[in-house]
Amino acid sequence: MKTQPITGCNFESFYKPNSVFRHILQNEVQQLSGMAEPMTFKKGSYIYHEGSRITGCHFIQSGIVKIYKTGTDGKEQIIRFAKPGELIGFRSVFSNEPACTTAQVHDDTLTCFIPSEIMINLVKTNGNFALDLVHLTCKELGEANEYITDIAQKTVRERLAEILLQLKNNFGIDHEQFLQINLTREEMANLVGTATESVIRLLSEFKDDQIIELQGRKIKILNLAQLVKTANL
Amino acid sequence: MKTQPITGCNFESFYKPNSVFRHILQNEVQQLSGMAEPMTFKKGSYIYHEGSRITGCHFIQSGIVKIYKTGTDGKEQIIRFAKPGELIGFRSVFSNEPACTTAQVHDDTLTCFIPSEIMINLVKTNGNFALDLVHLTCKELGEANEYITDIAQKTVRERLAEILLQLKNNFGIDHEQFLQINLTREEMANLVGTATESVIRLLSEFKDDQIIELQGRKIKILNLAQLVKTANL
DNA sequence: CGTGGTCTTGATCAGGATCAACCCAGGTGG
DNA sequence: CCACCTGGGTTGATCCTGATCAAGACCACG
Repeated sequence: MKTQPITGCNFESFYKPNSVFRHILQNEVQQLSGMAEPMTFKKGSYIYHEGSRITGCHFIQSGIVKIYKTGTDGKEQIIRFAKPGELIGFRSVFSNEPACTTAQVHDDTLTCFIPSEIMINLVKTNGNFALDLVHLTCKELGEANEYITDIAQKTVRERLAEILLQLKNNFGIDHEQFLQINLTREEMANLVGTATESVIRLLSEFKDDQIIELQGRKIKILNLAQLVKTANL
Repeated sequence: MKTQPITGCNFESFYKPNSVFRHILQNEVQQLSGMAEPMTFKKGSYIYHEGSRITGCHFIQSGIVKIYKTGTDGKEQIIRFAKPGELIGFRSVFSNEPACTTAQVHDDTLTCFIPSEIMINLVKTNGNFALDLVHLTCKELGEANEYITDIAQKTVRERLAEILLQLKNNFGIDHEQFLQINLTREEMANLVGTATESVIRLLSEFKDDQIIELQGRKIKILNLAQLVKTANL
């Protein structure tokens, strides 16, 4: 006789204020608890690969996941870093296409895996959930359009400043005021859409201008106003 | 006593194979016909402006609409050209934010205007429609991510070639093989994300290389294979 | 210790942006 | 009817941002 797994998914996180799943009903959770399953991933491992068919979404419980595309020359373009409470992989599930991005674990991650059929069924039968999901995709679409404009029109300097602000907003700062997320210079470059050397040079310029402080990969924002001005929003 | 407008929206177009509205039910059309209204727009006029609140979506019946964002320095970044059968404005309706783009009429346009409440209600009550809408937004999201990668990593030459291919696929060619849509050089530049002069120079290079033929604004693709190669997909 | 990954700095190069003229066609109004 | 204007389109010259190449420095770790 098969025993229950000791821990299933933690459904409490589904009901947090900004969660896409906040309007899920009790009976739907029942259904979910039978089909959804917790999965753990080590830093550096892959949750899914660009071009592969995927069978469901992952709702991130803890950790950070890097979502990126690989350009024709093999260079990675980071689309975003996803954090707990965010849903990844849904784009491919609903557009019914192979994954258009790769999801790689940046910090050890725990997800709740939800099979495609469940997701699709939820959209069909729970209007409020459908609305929340449309809301989410539309918001991401707006951000993507914003980024297209930025990358097409702004200088690398402006974009780097903007990214630093975003990282602060999305991942917060620790007790010493350092950004919680730390990226390699190369990752910063792949997020900004520039060369590693350019990021290094600009970061040290920012440091010289007393806008930021650097301690290895850790970054502290010293002069927020100046950084905002540099970002030219 | 108020008379019926002579022509309401043409709902036949709602049921075409790739329409988001293809799963709308009979009774919902009844409801729609009371609330949706046909609107005509002249070339150059605006359907909505970036930053303004909008009260519904437009389902394009005929014409072409330019969707663009304005960068901090006032330069327009064209996101896409929308054609008959496409829905515009839904992003703002569902994300519940002001419009993040401007929609300007490129060729005289007829739309069917659908108020936000109707759209939201449809998502809530018609699961298949909700699914189609999510499908649509996810597809656009994938395209946006694709474009971010392109613009960050490819040369202007490659992007211009790619845009020409897209324009051919999306708007087709006329009996003389010219692209159906014709844009000013500046619009091409704002679509590719480069300067007008660069577009002009590259187009004449393409012409010298026998890849395309130019007749004013009209463009004919002579060597598709070479253009695909140039796009480096 | 050696070795591989990351970070840094300097030198050089090139893709494109910008600036400046000029052409051309199609209005418009005196 | 013509002078003028305006909005594209084109071409050439120049400049500059940022990519690329090359060489070390600085770890962290087996």
